[in-house]
Order: sequence, then structure tokens, then C-alpha cells
Amino acid sequence: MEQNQVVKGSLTTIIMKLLEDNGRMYGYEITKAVKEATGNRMNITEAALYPALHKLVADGMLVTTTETVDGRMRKYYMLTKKGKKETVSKIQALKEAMESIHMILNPKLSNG
Amino acid sequence: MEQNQVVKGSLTTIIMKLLEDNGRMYGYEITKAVKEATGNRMNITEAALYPALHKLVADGMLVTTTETVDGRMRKYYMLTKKGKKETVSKIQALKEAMESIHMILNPKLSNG
DNA sequence: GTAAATGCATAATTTCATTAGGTATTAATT
DNA sequence: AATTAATACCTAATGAAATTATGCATTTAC
Repeated sequence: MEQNQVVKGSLTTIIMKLLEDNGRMYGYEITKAVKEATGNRMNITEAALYPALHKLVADGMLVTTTETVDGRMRKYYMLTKKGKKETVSKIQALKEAMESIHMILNPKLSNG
Repeated sequence: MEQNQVVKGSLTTIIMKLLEDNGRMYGYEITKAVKEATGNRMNITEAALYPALHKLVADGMLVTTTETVDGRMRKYYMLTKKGKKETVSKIQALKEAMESIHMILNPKLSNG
């Protein structure tokens, strides 16, 4: 229905959560942060990340600034005011979706 | 990557988990079970459920038996041996994906 | 000098859920 | 008696999102 949608779109929420915590980040940095935070369990591909970032920019959730560091370009992403507000509700929705899945994986037995 | 895939495909894992717990269930029963287990938070649409069930049958994870109860047809689904084995690993993968998301949503601060 | 790491990106495909329908029987309500 | 809600199955078309498979360019490590 829609809770499934929430879980499915968790990548977007993850990106926004990281930006909420770190202020601004560039794409490659986000992939490293996810790997580090999850002890290498989760790996976001760039082919999934960049389209997601671009969509968030198109939707007015993020803005970018570009810098060149050590001869390499870095495109930093930051949450807009709208993006910050959306982040809060998206995190809440994701937590509730995870709680729902948890309830299914760990059912209360009626017959104790 | 693949952890995202796991979370995205959580519907399949939910179905298999319910069948693991309940032995056999029919489609409509599964939608009710999910609603009940999650306190109405999660709602699986039949349009998502039935194609998922049919794919699981096609993949050899489930088998079906049909009965008529009170004038209405019920198509019961059960895990095959292969399906039972797959259920274990899918649940494990889903738990790990949830743990990863949890770690991102609740990061350990390096600066205590 | 070759491979790995850093850094960006897209196109084609596949997978999956949603939207929007459809059929049929029984139980409950008006 | 007629309508609505609940039970029970299903599919087609669309849309959203991730994967697979690439591509380019620079710097660091071997």
C-alpha cells in the first residue's frame, strides 16, 4: 500500500538523515558514510545515489554548492528548509514501517 | 545494491514469515493477518499480494490447495521445503537490513 | 606503469508497488 | 427488498525505484 512504499524509498530517507546530521555532504562521502555506519553491511551504489540526489534537488529538498578539492570536483548537498521539515516526517514514517515489520517478524503469541 | 533490494522486497519475506508461523494461509487471510499484527499500520493491497504469491509459486517456494468454504473459494498457500529454507535466509537478510537502517537512524556519536 | 581510490554521471533494464479496474458469494444494514 | 460491507479471487497499465552496465577524469598507492 504505502507503508511498503515507505520502506522501499528508504534510500531517500537515509540520505536526508545523513544530511540532517552532518550539515552538508557530497555524493561519494555519503556512500562512505553509509558503509561506515553499517559496518560495511549496506552499500549504496552511485547509480542509485545520484539519481536520488538529483530528484531531491528537483523536488526542492536539497541545494548544492560545488567545490574543487585537490583537483577533484565535489558537489555538496544541503537540506533546504522544506527538506528539513520533510526529513522529520520521513524518518518518523520509516521508523513506523520498521516497527510494523518488526511486529510481523516477532509476533506476540496469543497462546503463551 | 542489494540491501536496498532486500528491504524493497520485504513483502515477499513478510508473506513467507507468516506462512512459516501459520502453516498454511489463503490470500485474504494474509492481508488480515498483516493488519492485525501491525495494529492496522500496514496494509497489503491484494494487487500487490497476489502477484507476489503467484511469483513465489512459480519460483517453487509455495504450493497451493484450493477449498470451498461457505460457498467461497479459498486458495491456501504453503511453503515447500525449498521455500522453508529460503524463508530462513530472507528473514535473516531482512533483519540485517533493518539493523543497518537502525544504525543510520541512530548513529553512535564519535564525540561523546 | 598499473591498480585502487576518489569523484561525478547516465542509459537500459528489471523489479516492485500503486492505481484502477473486474468477478462472485455471503452477511449486515436500511 | 435493496443496498452496502465483507469475504475471496484476479489482472492490466502505470509509475517509481533499484540494478546492471557503462562512461569520464584525477590522484594516490603499489
